Amino acid sequence: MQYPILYEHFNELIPLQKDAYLDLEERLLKKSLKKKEYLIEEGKTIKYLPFIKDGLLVNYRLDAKGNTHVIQIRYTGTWLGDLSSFFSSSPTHFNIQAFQNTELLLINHETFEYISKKHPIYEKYFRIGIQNAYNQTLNQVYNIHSKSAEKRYEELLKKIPSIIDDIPHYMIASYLGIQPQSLSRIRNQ
Amino acid sequence: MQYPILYEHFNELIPLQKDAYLDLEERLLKKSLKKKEYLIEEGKTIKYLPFIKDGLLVNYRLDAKGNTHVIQIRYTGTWLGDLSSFFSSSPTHFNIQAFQNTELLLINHETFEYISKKHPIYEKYFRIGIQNAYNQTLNQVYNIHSKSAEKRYEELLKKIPSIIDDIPHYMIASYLGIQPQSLSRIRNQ
DNA sequence: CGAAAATTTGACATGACTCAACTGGAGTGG
DNA sequence: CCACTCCAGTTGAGTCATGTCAAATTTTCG
Repeated sequence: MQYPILYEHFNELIPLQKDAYLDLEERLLKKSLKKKEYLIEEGKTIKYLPFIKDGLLVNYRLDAKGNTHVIQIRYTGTWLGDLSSFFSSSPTHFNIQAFQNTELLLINHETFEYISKKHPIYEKYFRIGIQNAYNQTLNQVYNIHSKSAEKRYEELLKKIPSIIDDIPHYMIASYLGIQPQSLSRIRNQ
Repeated sequence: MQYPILYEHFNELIPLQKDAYLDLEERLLKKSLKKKEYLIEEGKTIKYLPFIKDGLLVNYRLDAKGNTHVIQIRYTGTWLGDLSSFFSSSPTHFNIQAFQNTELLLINHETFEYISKKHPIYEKYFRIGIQNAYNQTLNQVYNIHSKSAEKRYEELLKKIPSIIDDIPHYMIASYLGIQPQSLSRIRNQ
Protein backbone atom coordinates (compact mmCIF):
# COMPACT_ATOMS: atom_id res chain seq x y z
CA MET A 1 0.00 0.00 0.00
CA GLN A 2 1.51 3.29 -1.12
CA TYR A 3 -0.89 5.83 0.34
CA PRO A 4 -2.19 4.82 3.76
CA ILE A 5 -3.64 8.31 4.21
CA LEU A 6 -6.08 7.70 1.40
CA TYR A 7 -6.97 4.23 2.65
CA GLU A 8 -7.61 5.67 6.12
CA HIS A 9 -9.70 8.42 4.62
CA PHE A 10 -12.02 5.89 2.96
CA ASN A 11 -12.18 3.76 6.06
CA GLU A 12 -13.31 6.62 8.22
CA LEU A 13 -16.46 6.83 6.14
CA ILE A 14 -17.12 3.17 5.41
CA PRO A 15 -15.04 0.02 5.76
CA LEU A 16 -13.23 -0.66 2.51
CA GLN A 17 -11.85 -4.02 1.42
CA LYS A 18 -8.14 -3.86 0.91
CA ASP A 19 -8.25 -5.40 -2.54
CA ALA A 20 -10.89 -2.88 -3.65
CA TYR A 21 -8.67 -0.12 -2.37
CA LEU A 22 -5.59 -1.48 -4.11
CA ASP A 23 -7.55 -1.77 -7.32
CA LEU A 24 -8.04 1.97 -7.14
CA GLU A 25 -4.60 2.81 -5.84
CA GLU A 26 -2.71 1.31 -8.74
CA ARG A 27 -4.74 3.45 -11.13
CA LEU A 28 -4.16 6.77 -9.38
CA LEU A 29 -2.20 9.48 -11.11
CA LYS A 30 0.19 11.70 -9.22
CA LYS A 31 0.69 15.41 -9.52
CA SER A 32 2.88 17.91 -7.71
CA LEU A 33 2.24 21.60 -7.36
CA LYS A 34 4.78 24.13 -6.25
CA LYS A 35 3.80 27.01 -4.01
CA LYS A 36 1.51 29.42 -5.91
CA GLU A 37 0.90 26.98 -8.76
CA TYR A 38 -2.61 26.26 -10.00
CA LEU A 39 -4.45 22.97 -10.06
CA ILE A 40 -7.54 24.41 -11.70
CA GLU A 41 -8.08 27.59 -13.68
CA GLU A 42 -11.33 29.23 -14.69
CA GLY A 43 -12.53 28.26 -18.15
CA LYS A 44 -10.83 24.87 -18.26
CA THR A 45 -12.66 21.57 -18.07
CA ILE A 46 -11.68 19.46 -15.11
CA LYS A 47 -10.51 15.94 -15.89
CA TYR A 48 -9.67 14.66 -12.41
CA LEU A 49 -10.92 14.21 -8.88
CA PRO A 50 -7.99 15.45 -6.78
CA PHE A 51 -7.10 14.17 -3.33
CA ILE A 52 -4.57 16.17 -1.30
CA LYS A 53 -1.94 13.67 -0.26
CA ASP A 54 0.08 16.43 1.29
CA GLY A 55 -0.29 20.20 1.17
CA LEU A 56 -2.87 22.92 0.95
CA LEU A 57 -5.30 24.15 -1.67
CA VAL A 58 -7.40 27.30 -1.89
CA ASN A 59 -10.47 27.56 -4.11
CA TYR A 60 -11.66 30.96 -5.26
CA ARG A 61 -13.91 32.57 -7.86
CA LEU A 62 -13.44 35.85 -9.67
CA ASP A 63 -16.41 38.20 -9.93
CA ALA A 64 -17.34 40.57 -12.76
CA LYS A 65 -14.94 43.22 -11.47
CA GLY A 66 -12.07 40.77 -11.18
CA ASN A 67 -12.14 40.59 -7.39
CA THR A 68 -11.30 37.22 -5.90
CA HIS A 69 -13.64 35.43 -3.50
CA VAL A 70 -12.22 32.49 -1.61
CA ILE A 71 -14.83 29.76 -1.14
CA GLN A 72 -12.85 26.86 0.29
CA ILE A 73 -9.54 26.11 1.96
CA ARG A 74 -8.52 22.46 2.25
CA TYR A 75 -5.59 20.65 3.79
CA THR A 76 -3.92 17.26 3.56
CA GLY A 77 -6.28 14.29 3.59
CA THR A 78 -9.25 15.85 1.80
CA TRP A 79 -10.57 16.31 -1.73
CA LEU A 80 -10.84 19.61 -3.54
CA GLY A 81 -11.76 19.98 -7.16
CA ASP A 82 -14.84 20.87 -9.15
CA LEU A 83 -17.29 17.99 -9.18
CA SER A 84 -19.63 19.83 -11.48
CA SER A 85 -17.00 20.43 -14.14
CA PHE A 86 -15.62 16.91 -13.78
CA PHE A 87 -18.92 15.10 -14.06
CA SER A 88 -20.55 17.30 -16.67
CA SER A 89 -17.38 18.07 -18.65
CA SER A 90 -18.21 21.76 -18.57
CA PRO A 91 -15.79 24.64 -18.04
CA THR A 92 -15.16 25.51 -14.41
CA HIS A 93 -15.73 28.86 -12.69
CA PHE A 94 -13.18 28.08 -10.01
CA ASN A 95 -9.48 28.67 -9.53
CA ILE A 96 -7.69 26.28 -7.22
CA GLN A 97 -4.23 27.28 -6.15
CA ALA A 98 -1.60 25.68 -3.91
CA PHE A 99 -0.05 27.84 -1.20
CA GLN A 100 2.50 25.26 -0.17
CA ASN A 101 4.21 22.63 -2.28
CA THR A 102 1.42 20.10 -2.63
CA GLU A 103 1.23 16.43 -3.60
CA LEU A 104 -1.98 15.22 -5.22
CA LEU A 105 -3.50 11.90 -6.18
CA LEU A 106 -5.85 12.07 -9.16
CA ILE A 107 -8.72 9.93 -10.35
CA ASN A 108 -9.60 10.34 -14.01
CA HIS A 109 -12.91 9.49 -15.69
CA GLU A 110 -11.77 6.09 -16.85
CA THR A 111 -10.67 5.10 -13.37
CA PHE A 112 -13.81 6.48 -11.78
CA GLU A 113 -15.97 4.48 -14.16
CA TYR A 114 -13.90 1.39 -13.66
CA ILE A 115 -13.84 1.37 -9.86
CA SER A 116 -17.44 2.39 -9.35
CA LYS A 117 -18.59 -0.36 -11.69
CA LYS A 118 -16.22 -3.00 -10.32
CA HIS A 119 -16.68 -2.04 -6.64
CA PRO A 120 -20.10 -0.41 -6.19
CA ILE A 121 -19.11 0.56 -2.65
CA TYR A 122 -17.18 3.45 -4.17
CA GLU A 123 -20.37 5.05 -5.39
CA LYS A 124 -21.57 4.98 -1.81
CA TYR A 125 -18.26 6.31 -0.63
CA PHE A 126 -18.47 9.30 -2.94
CA ARG A 127 -22.07 9.89 -1.98
CA ILE A 128 -21.08 10.15 1.66
CA GLY A 129 -18.00 12.24 0.97
CA ILE A 130 -19.97 14.75 -1.09
CA GLN A 131 -22.73 14.76 1.51
CA ASN A 132 -20.21 15.78 4.16
CA ALA A 133 -18.85 18.54 1.95
CA TYR A 134 -22.43 19.73 1.36
CA ASN A 135 -23.09 19.88 5.09
CA GLN A 136 -19.92 21.85 5.66
CA THR A 137 -21.01 24.34 3.04
CA LEU A 138 -24.50 24.71 4.52
CA ASN A 139 -22.77 25.44 7.78
CA GLN A 140 -20.64 28.03 6.05
CA VAL A 141 -23.78 29.82 4.82
CA TYR A 142 -25.19 29.75 8.33
CA ASN A 143 -21.98 31.19 9.78
CA ILE A 144 -21.85 34.05 7.30
CA HIS A 145 -25.47 34.93 8.05
CA SER A 146 -25.33 34.65 11.80
CA LYS A 147 -21.89 35.81 12.91
CA SER A 148 -19.76 38.94 12.67
CA ALA A 149 -16.52 38.93 10.71
CA GLU A 150 -14.62 39.08 13.97
CA LYS A 151 -16.33 36.03 15.38
CA ARG A 152 -15.87 34.10 12.15
CA TYR A 153 -12.18 34.93 12.28
CA GLU A 154 -11.88 33.73 15.87
CA GLU A 155 -13.62 30.47 15.07
CA LEU A 156 -11.47 29.91 12.01
CA LEU A 157 -8.31 30.46 14.04
CA LYS A 158 -9.55 28.10 16.69
CA LYS A 159 -10.30 25.43 14.10
CA ILE A 160 -7.09 25.94 12.11
CA PRO A 161 -4.55 27.79 14.28
CA SER A 162 -1.82 27.49 11.65
CA ILE A 163 -3.86 29.14 8.91
CA ILE A 164 -2.40 32.55 9.60
CA ASP A 165 1.04 31.27 8.64
CA ASP A 166 -0.12 28.98 5.83
CA ILE A 167 -1.69 31.39 3.37
CA PRO A 168 -1.57 35.14 2.69
CA HIS A 169 -3.81 37.20 4.94
CA TYR A 170 -5.66 38.68 1.99
CA MET A 171 -6.80 35.15 1.14
CA ILE A 172 -8.03 34.58 4.68
CA ALA A 173 -9.83 37.93 4.55
CA SER A 174 -11.47 36.92 1.29
CA TYR A 175 -12.53 33.58 2.80
CA LEU A 176 -14.13 35.50 5.66
CA GLY A 177 -15.85 37.80 3.18
CA ILE A 178 -14.04 40.99 4.24
CA GLN A 179 -11.25 43.28 2.98
CA PRO A 180 -7.60 42.73 3.99
CA GLN A 181 -7.66 46.09 5.80
CA SER A 182 -10.58 44.92 7.92
CA LEU A 183 -8.83 41.68 8.81
CA SER A 184 -5.76 43.65 9.79
CA ARG A 185 -7.86 45.79 12.11
CA ILE A 186 -9.59 42.77 13.64
CA ARG A 187 -6.23 41.13 14.27
CA ASN A 188 -4.99 44.30 15.92
CA GLN A 189 -6.86 43.53 19.12
CA MET B 1 -47.35 5.07 -11.67
CA GLN B 2 -48.67 7.38 -9.00
CA TYR B 3 -46.08 10.15 -8.95
CA PRO B 4 -44.80 10.99 -12.42
CA ILE B 5 -43.11 14.09 -11.00
CA LEU B 6 -40.76 11.93 -8.96
CA TYR B 7 -40.07 9.58 -11.85
CA GLU B 8 -39.27 12.57 -14.05
CA HIS B 9 -37.03 13.98 -11.38
CA PHE B 10 -34.92 10.80 -11.34
CA ASN B 11 -34.84 10.59 -15.10
CA GLU B 12 -33.47 14.07 -15.46
CA LEU B 13 -30.35 12.96 -13.65
CA ILE B 14 -29.96 9.41 -14.95
CA PRO B 15 -32.25 7.06 -16.86
CA LEU B 16 -34.17 4.91 -14.41
CA GLN B 17 -35.79 1.57 -15.20
CA LYS B 18 -39.50 1.70 -14.62
CA ASP B 19 -39.56 -1.41 -12.47
CA ALA B 20 -36.78 -0.05 -10.26
CA TYR B 21 -38.76 3.13 -9.88
CA LEU B 22 -41.98 1.28 -9.04
CA ASP B 23 -40.11 -0.78 -6.50
CA LEU B 24 -39.36 2.47 -4.69
CA GLU B 25 -42.70 4.09 -5.31
CA GLU B 26 -44.73 1.42 -3.59
CA ARG B 27 -42.62 1.89 -0.47
CA LEU B 28 -42.95 5.64 -0.22
CA LEU B 29 -44.75 7.18 2.70
CA LYS B 30 -46.97 10.22 2.29
CA LYS B 31 -47.22 13.25 4.50
CA SER B 32 -49.19 16.46 4.30
CA LEU B 33 -48.32 19.74 5.92
CA LYS B 34 -50.67 22.66 6.35
CA LYS B 35 -49.47 26.21 5.94
CA LYS B 36 -47.04 27.10 8.77
CA GLU B 37 -46.66 23.50 9.90
CA TYR B 38 -43.23 21.99 10.53
CA LEU B 39 -41.62 19.04 8.81
CA ILE B 40 -38.45 19.20 10.91
CA GLU B 41 -37.74 20.82 14.26
CA GLU B 42 -34.40 21.45 15.90
CA GLY B 43 -33.32 18.75 18.30
CA LYS B 44 -35.26 15.92 16.67
CA THR B 45 -33.64 13.10 14.76
CA ILE B 46 -34.72 12.92 11.15
CA LYS B 47 -36.14 9.61 9.99
CA TYR B 48 -36.98 10.40 6.37
CA LEU B 49 -35.69 11.77 3.11
CA PRO B 50 -38.50 14.12 2.02
CA PHE B 51 -39.41 14.90 -1.58
CA ILE B 52 -41.75 17.82 -2.21
CA LYS B 53 -44.55 16.43 -4.36
CA ASP B 54 -46.35 19.74 -4.20
CA GLY B 55 -45.72 22.82 -2.13
CA LEU B 56 -42.97 24.86 -0.58
CA LEU B 57 -40.51 24.36 2.28
CA VAL B 58 -38.22 26.79 4.07
CA ASN B 59 -35.18 25.62 6.03
CA TYR B 60 -33.79 27.84 8.77
CA ARG B 61 -31.49 27.68 11.78
CA LEU B 62 -31.75 29.55 15.05
CA ASP B 63 -28.64 31.21 16.45
CA ALA B 64 -27.62 31.65 20.08
CA LYS B 65 -29.80 34.75 20.41
CA GLY B 66 -32.83 33.04 18.93
CA ASN B 67 -32.67 34.87 15.61
CA THR B 68 -33.71 32.86 12.59
CA HIS B 69 -31.47 32.41 9.58
CA VAL B 70 -33.05 31.00 6.45
CA ILE B 71 -30.62 28.76 4.58
CA GLN B 72 -32.76 27.17 1.88
CA ILE B 73 -36.08 27.64 0.12
CA ARG B 74 -37.33 24.75 -2.01
CA TYR B 75 -40.35 24.21 -4.22
CA THR B 76 -42.23 21.32 -5.77
CA GLY B 77 -40.09 18.66 -7.40
CA THR B 78 -37.05 18.84 -5.11
CA TRP B 79 -35.77 17.30 -1.88
CA LEU B 80 -35.32 19.14 1.38
CA GLY B 81 -34.44 17.51 4.66
CA ASP B 82 -31.35 17.02 6.74
CA LEU B 83 -29.09 14.38 5.23
CA SER B 84 -26.67 14.60 8.11
CA SER B 85 -29.30 13.90 10.73
CA PHE B 86 -30.92 11.18 8.61
CA PHE B 87 -27.74 9.26 7.85
CA SER B 88 -26.03 9.67 11.20
CA SER B 89 -29.17 9.49 13.35
CA SER B 90 -28.10 12.63 15.19
CA PRO B 91 -30.32 15.52 16.27
CA THR B 92 -30.82 18.20 13.63
CA HIS B 93 -30.00 21.89 13.91
CA PHE B 94 -32.56 22.79 11.28
CA ASN B 95 -36.18 23.82 11.25
CA ILE B 96 -38.10 23.11 8.07
CA GLN B 97 -41.47 24.76 7.75
CA ALA B 98 -44.14 24.75 5.05
CA PHE B 99 -45.49 28.11 3.90
CA GLN B 100 -48.18 26.62 1.72
CA ASN B 101 -50.11 23.41 2.15
CA THR B 102 -47.51 20.88 1.09
CA GLU B 103 -47.57 17.24 -0.01
CA LEU B 104 -44.50 15.15 0.67
CA LEU B 105 -43.20 11.72 -0.25
CA LEU B 106 -40.91 10.15 2.33
CA ILE B 107 -38.21 7.52 2.17
CA ASN B 108 -37.36 5.89 5.49
CA HIS B 109 -34.16 4.08 6.42
CA GLU B 110 -35.53 0.66 5.65
CA THR B 111 -36.63 1.72 2.20
CA PHE B 112 -33.38 3.51 1.51
CA GLU B 113 -31.40 0.41 2.46
CA TYR B 114 -33.68 -1.81 0.43
CA ILE B 115 -33.65 0.14 -2.80
CA SER B 116 -29.98 1.03 -2.78
CA LYS B 117 -29.07 -2.60 -2.25
CA LYS B 118 -31.58 -3.96 -4.74
CA HIS B 119 -30.98 -1.28 -7.38
CA PRO B 120 -27.47 0.12 -6.99
CA ILE B 121 -28.31 2.84 -9.49
CA TYR B 122 -30.06 4.65 -6.64
CA GLU B 123 -26.81 5.13 -4.81
CA LYS B 124 -25.53 6.87 -7.93
CA TYR B 125 -28.73 8.85 -8.20
CA PHE B 126 -28.37 10.17 -4.66
CA ARG B 127 -24.70 10.93 -5.22
CA ILE B 128 -25.61 13.11 -8.19
CA GLY B 129 -28.56 14.73 -6.45
CA ILE B 130 -26.46 15.65 -3.41
CA GLN B 131 -23.67 16.83 -5.67
CA ASN B 132 -26.07 19.25 -7.37
CA ALA B 133 -27.29 20.53 -4.01
CA TYR B 134 -23.66 20.99 -2.96
CA ASN B 135 -22.91 23.02 -6.07
CA GLN B 136 -25.93 25.22 -5.47
CA THR B 137 -24.72 25.88 -1.95
CA LEU B 138 -21.19 26.73 -3.09
CA ASN B 139 -22.81 29.19 -5.46
CA GLN B 140 -24.79 30.62 -2.58
CA VAL B 141 -21.56 31.28 -0.66
CA TYR B 142 -20.09 32.96 -3.72
CA ASN B 143 -23.16 35.15 -4.12
CA ILE B 144 -23.14 36.29 -0.51
CA HIS B 145 -19.47 37.19 -0.76
CA SER B 146 -19.55 38.92 -4.11
CA LYS B 147 -22.89 40.71 -4.37
CA SER B 148 -24.78 43.39 -2.47
CA ALA B 149 -28.04 42.58 -0.72
CA GLU B 150 -29.86 44.59 -3.36
CA LYS B 151 -28.35 42.61 -6.22
CA ARG B 152 -29.04 39.30 -4.48
CA TYR B 153 -32.65 40.34 -4.07
CA GLU B 154 -32.95 41.25 -7.76
CA GLU B 155 -31.47 37.93 -8.82
CA LEU B 156 -33.71 36.00 -6.46
CA LEU B 157 -36.78 37.76 -7.83
CA LYS B 158 -35.66 37.06 -11.38
CA LYS B 159 -35.16 33.37 -10.60
CA ILE B 160 -38.37 32.98 -8.56
CA PRO B 161 -40.73 35.88 -9.38
CA SER B 162 -43.53 34.44 -7.25
CA ILE B 163 -41.42 34.25 -4.09
CA ILE B 164 -42.64 37.62 -2.86
CA ASP B 165 -46.18 36.26 -2.65
CA ASP B 166 -45.22 32.77 -1.49
CA ILE B 167 -43.54 33.42 1.83
CA PRO B 168 -43.42 36.27 4.36
CA HIS B 169 -41.00 39.05 3.49
CA TYR B 170 -39.10 38.62 6.74
CA MET B 171 -38.23 35.09 5.62
CA ILE B 172 -36.97 36.39 2.28
CA ALA B 173 -34.93 39.03 4.11
CA SER B 174 -33.45 36.33 6.31
CA TYR B 175 -32.59 34.21 3.28
CA LEU B 176 -30.79 37.22 1.81
CA GLY B 177 -28.98 37.73 5.10
CA ILE B 178 -30.53 41.11 5.93
CA GLN B 179 -33.20 42.57 8.25
CA PRO B 180 -36.84 42.93 7.16
CA GLN B 181 -36.49 46.72 7.38
CA SER B 182 -33.62 46.64 4.94
CA LEU B 183 -35.57 44.50 2.49
CA SER B 184 -38.47 46.91 2.75
CA ARG B 185 -36.15 49.78 1.89
CA ILE B 186 -34.63 47.92 -1.03
CA ARG B 187 -38.09 47.11 -2.37
CA ASN B 188 -39.04 50.76 -2.09
CA GLN B 189 -37.17 51.67 -5.27
C1' DC C 1 20.65 44.90 -1.78
C1' DG C 2 16.54 46.48 -4.01
C1' DA C 3 12.07 45.89 -6.19
C1' DA C 4 7.68 44.08 -5.67
C1' DA C 5 4.20 42.31 -2.84
C1' DA C 6 1.84 42.07 1.53
C1' DT C 7 0.33 44.23 5.53
C1' DT C 8 -0.84 48.05 8.34
C1' DT C 9 -2.60 52.59 9.46
C1' DG C 10 -5.38 56.83 8.89
C1' DA C 11 -9.40 59.43 7.45
C1' DC C 12 -13.67 59.33 5.73
C1' DA C 13 -17.88 57.20 3.41
C1' DT C 14 -21.70 54.07 3.36
C1' DG C 15 -24.77 50.04 3.61
C1' DA C 16 -27.11 47.76 6.79
C1' DC C 17 -28.60 47.51 11.75
C1' DT C 18 -31.24 48.98 15.78
C1' DC C 19 -34.89 50.94 18.18
C1' DA C 20 -39.15 52.98 17.93
C1' DA C 21 -43.37 54.37 16.08
C1' DC C 22 -46.83 53.99 12.69
C1' DT C 23 -49.89 51.73 9.04
C1' DG C 24 -52.49 48.26 7.03
C1' DG C 25 -54.53 43.80 6.46
C1' DA C 26 -56.00 39.16 8.11
C1' DG C 27 -58.26 36.56 11.18
C1' DT C 28 -61.31 36.05 15.30
C1' DG C 29 -65.09 36.40 18.28
C1' DG C 30 -69.10 38.64 19.80
C1' DC D 1 -70.80 41.68 9.82
C1' DC D 2 -68.49 44.81 12.52
C1' DA D 3 -64.88 45.77 16.05
C1' DC D 4 -60.79 44.30 17.90
C1' DT D 5 -56.39 42.29 18.02
C1' DC D 6 -52.29 40.81 16.21
C1' DC D 7 -48.82 40.38 13.05
C1' DA D 8 -46.42 41.89 8.90
C1' DG D 9 -44.64 45.53 6.67
C1' DT D 10 -43.09 50.35 6.39
C1' DT D 11 -40.84 54.59 7.74
C1' DG D 12 -37.68 57.65 10.42
C1' DA D 13 -33.52 58.79 13.04
C1' DG D 14 -29.31 57.66 14.82
C1' DT D 15 -25.39 54.20 15.15
C1' DC D 16 -22.00 50.89 13.87
C1' DA D 17 -19.35 47.53 11.20
C1' DT D 18 -17.06 47.30 7.29
C1' DG D 19 -15.66 49.44 2.89
C1' DT D 20 -12.87 52.74 0.21
C1' DC D 21 -8.97 55.40 -0.97
C1' DA D 22 -4.43 56.71 0.00
C1' DA D 23 -0.09 56.40 2.07
C1' DA D 24 3.35 54.34 5.12
C1' DT D 25 5.67 50.31 6.64
C1' DT D 26 7.21 45.65 6.58
C1' DT D 27 8.25 41.34 4.43
C1' DT D 28 9.60 38.43 0.71
C1' DC D 29 12.59 36.89 -2.56
C1' DG D 30 15.33 37.24 -6.88
